[in-house]
Amino acid sequence: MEPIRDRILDACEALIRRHGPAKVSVVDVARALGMSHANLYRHFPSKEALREAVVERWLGSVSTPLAAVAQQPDPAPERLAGWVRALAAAKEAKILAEPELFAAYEALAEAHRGAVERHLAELHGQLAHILAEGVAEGSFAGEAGALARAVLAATSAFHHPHMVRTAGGGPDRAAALEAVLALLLKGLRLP
Amino acid sequence: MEPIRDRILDACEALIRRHGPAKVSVVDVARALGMSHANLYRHFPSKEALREAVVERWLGSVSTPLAAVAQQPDPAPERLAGWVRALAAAKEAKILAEPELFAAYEALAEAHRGAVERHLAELHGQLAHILAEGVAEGSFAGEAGALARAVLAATSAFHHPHMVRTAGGGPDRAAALEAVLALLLKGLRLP
DNA sequence: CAAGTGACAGATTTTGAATATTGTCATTAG
DNA sequence: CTAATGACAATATTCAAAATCTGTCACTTG
Repeated sequence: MEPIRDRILDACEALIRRHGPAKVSVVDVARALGMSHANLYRHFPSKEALREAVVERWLGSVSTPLAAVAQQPDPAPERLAGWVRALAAAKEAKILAEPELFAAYEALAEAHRGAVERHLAELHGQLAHILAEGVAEGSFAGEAGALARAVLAATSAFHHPHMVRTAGGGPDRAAALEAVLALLLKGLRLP
Repeated sequence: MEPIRDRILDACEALIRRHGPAKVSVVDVARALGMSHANLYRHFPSKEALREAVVERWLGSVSTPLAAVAQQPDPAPERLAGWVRALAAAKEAKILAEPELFAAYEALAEAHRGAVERHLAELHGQLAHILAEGVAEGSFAGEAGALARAVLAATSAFHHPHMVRTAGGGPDRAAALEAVLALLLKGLRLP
């Protein structure tokens, strides 16, 4: 039997999937689990905390698979390109497949920056790891942490939730990402 | 006497400034001008068309001054950096001056993708002009149009309304723009 | 005592009838 | 013929009353 906390998150996520984030009340989640809503407050201090936990788990499903990409044995330049492509593809797929959950994430991101900041810090860490190895092996020039921030900023059009959602997919978009990646990879090489 | 079309736009913009875009009706605009609302429909086919015209004029106040920067006699690399800095500074200045008006325009712009597309096309044209001269004088390598799209995408964190508004200014932000610009300028040089 | 509950107060959301708005048109005024 | 208008139908928005929701607590249950 799954821990109660995870079963609550599962039920909440399923309801958000089906009815959209605005229509899901704590009472609904409790009813789906056959318990009183008061009991839910034994496991989460508030509705906001519950929703944030759902979002955090969902963000983890983006950043966790990326960690494997960041550890691959390729040379740093190819690894960096692969990592950015994987990040952009993951966000795009999530948004197209689960617009309701994504709306919940965006709404929470406005109110509570916490989950998002942790997610961004995780992404920055992975990217800095690739860049540090690139600097060590002589492919890149600069300070890995600063370069990671610059690469994240320069590719935000392809992974920032709001940008991905309003842009909508398409082949032009993939081509644009390749063009930006080509510029960045040339810019990262030693002078 | 200003043309009637401009006086209507002025009145509409003033009301949006004072009350926000959601609270401005066609009747309000007509009353501010001392005419019947029916007469407004002689000059604009719909309320949406009127609001789009307001947005378009506002976007023009960003892109028109930039045209001068794009024509300066500097070498292409410095001109490109100056142009991007000017674009980012213009957006940031507008948000600092009147954050709630900026939010109003962002909401309107989301609803009127057409006006935004034209604005982006104008910016793309200016940037492609700089890049084409850079290619001609041997500073840059590639096709100007494609490079312009890549540079716009890679700097969108610093000029896209939503990114500028949610990020909030600060010295870190200026440093981040410089880091991205440095990467891009190195990437644009001949291989 | 660990897990859970019903009842409750205060805040929020829904609902539907009253009001306002959009867009059209026949008509007026010059 | 042009600029403008009042009256109007259809749609959208407000607002207050009713319903629902969030979060707490004293209390049961095993």
